[in-house]
Amino acid sequence: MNHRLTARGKERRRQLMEFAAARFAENGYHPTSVAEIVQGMGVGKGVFYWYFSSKEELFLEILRQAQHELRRRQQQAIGEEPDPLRRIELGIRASMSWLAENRHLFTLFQFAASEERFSPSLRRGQDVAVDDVVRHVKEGIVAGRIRDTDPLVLTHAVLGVTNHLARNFIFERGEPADEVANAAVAFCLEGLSPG
Amino acid sequence: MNHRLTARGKERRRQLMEFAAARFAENGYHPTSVAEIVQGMGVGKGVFYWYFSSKEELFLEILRQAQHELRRRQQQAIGEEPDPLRRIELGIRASMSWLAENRHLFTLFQFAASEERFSPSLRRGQDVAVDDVVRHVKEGIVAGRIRDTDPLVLTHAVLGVTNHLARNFIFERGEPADEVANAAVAFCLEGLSPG
DNA sequence: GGGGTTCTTGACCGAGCGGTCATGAACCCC
DNA sequence: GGGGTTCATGACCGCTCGGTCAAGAACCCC
Repeated sequence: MNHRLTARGKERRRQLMEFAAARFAENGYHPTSVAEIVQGMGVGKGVFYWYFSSKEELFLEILRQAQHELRRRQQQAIGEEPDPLRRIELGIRASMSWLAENRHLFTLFQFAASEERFSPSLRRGQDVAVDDVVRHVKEGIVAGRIRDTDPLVLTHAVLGVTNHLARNFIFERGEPADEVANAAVAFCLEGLSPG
Repeated sequence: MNHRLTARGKERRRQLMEFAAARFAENGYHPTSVAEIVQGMGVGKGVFYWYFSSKEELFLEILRQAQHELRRRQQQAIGEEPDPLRRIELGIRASMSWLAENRHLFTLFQFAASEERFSPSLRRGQDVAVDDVVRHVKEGIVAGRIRDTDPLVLTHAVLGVTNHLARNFIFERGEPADEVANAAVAFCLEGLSPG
């Protein structure tokens, strides 16, 4: 748990997290036992408790890291873009492509949101990403390019569209991420209204 | 399980479902044991297995009924309204107020979506509601009142906005359902764009 | 009030869980 | 090659879980 890890150790830990995340997403967190994880990795049980102090801690770690990666990807995509509306668009596109590549982690987000044990941790991470978007929205409002309403509301609306479309069209229908991203961007900009 | 139930029996069954739904939402489905449910109701374990053949069946039944209620509420709100855009709006408002009164059931929807055992059943119910909205959207497109894009995409975008705003503003911030509904409707109509 | 049906009890079961630990292998630096 | 650290084993523990069942209470209709 609180050990100094060698390069070998860190790699082992990473593999455990990756494998466990896949099992959790496929089978559910509770139905997936520690025994199942270590058997799947072909190691003894002690290995698990060498790297993690509990099953719960492992899950929280997976969550934390996934949120971190997603945010990095967003920031990387946005770069130095000056236009706030375009920043929002780039964020949506980055999220879509990350979600397409990591659908199993999205499932874990969903599970975490449904269990009080994990939802606070999820919230904390998501608030960071929300703040990013809120900043762009505020800028857009000041520039008169975005409707003058509560920026937090607009931000969550954008997130809602992005996540829901990702789930229904990328995950369940296997549509390409960039097409779904196009649709999400269009909806966020204009809603249902024609031109 | 497959018994003829008297009025008394049906009431008992209803109470069990209600109590279990509350516990599932608060504690999670897996962490809530059958023993905990029957103790909370002050009855013996046999009662549970008289009314339900398994914990899983109970959960599916709760899910089914919740989806049924939500849909009924939507259809009731829409009534005979002729304007398709207005029908969509009324649907959003009805969903918001139902969600505000049944946030625990929304939590169960979320959990169900995260576990493969339950998500098919959830999907089936949601597809019905989706079809309703798709019909309104198509009408709106024909009338030239809605952007001419894949109606299914537009529908899911509307659902995404509604659910996400409900969760973040009604559940987590306790804002009044009708105000959140206003925001959702506005976003769905115009998106981010000003006027 | 007899007899069939509906409902209730709670001790009990086998299985599986998360987590521990004594023991030792592998590795690394001197 | 000795000695400290890191990593690995898997039998084992206490416990709780979902589910069963023999027994009987409550209810209902004739």
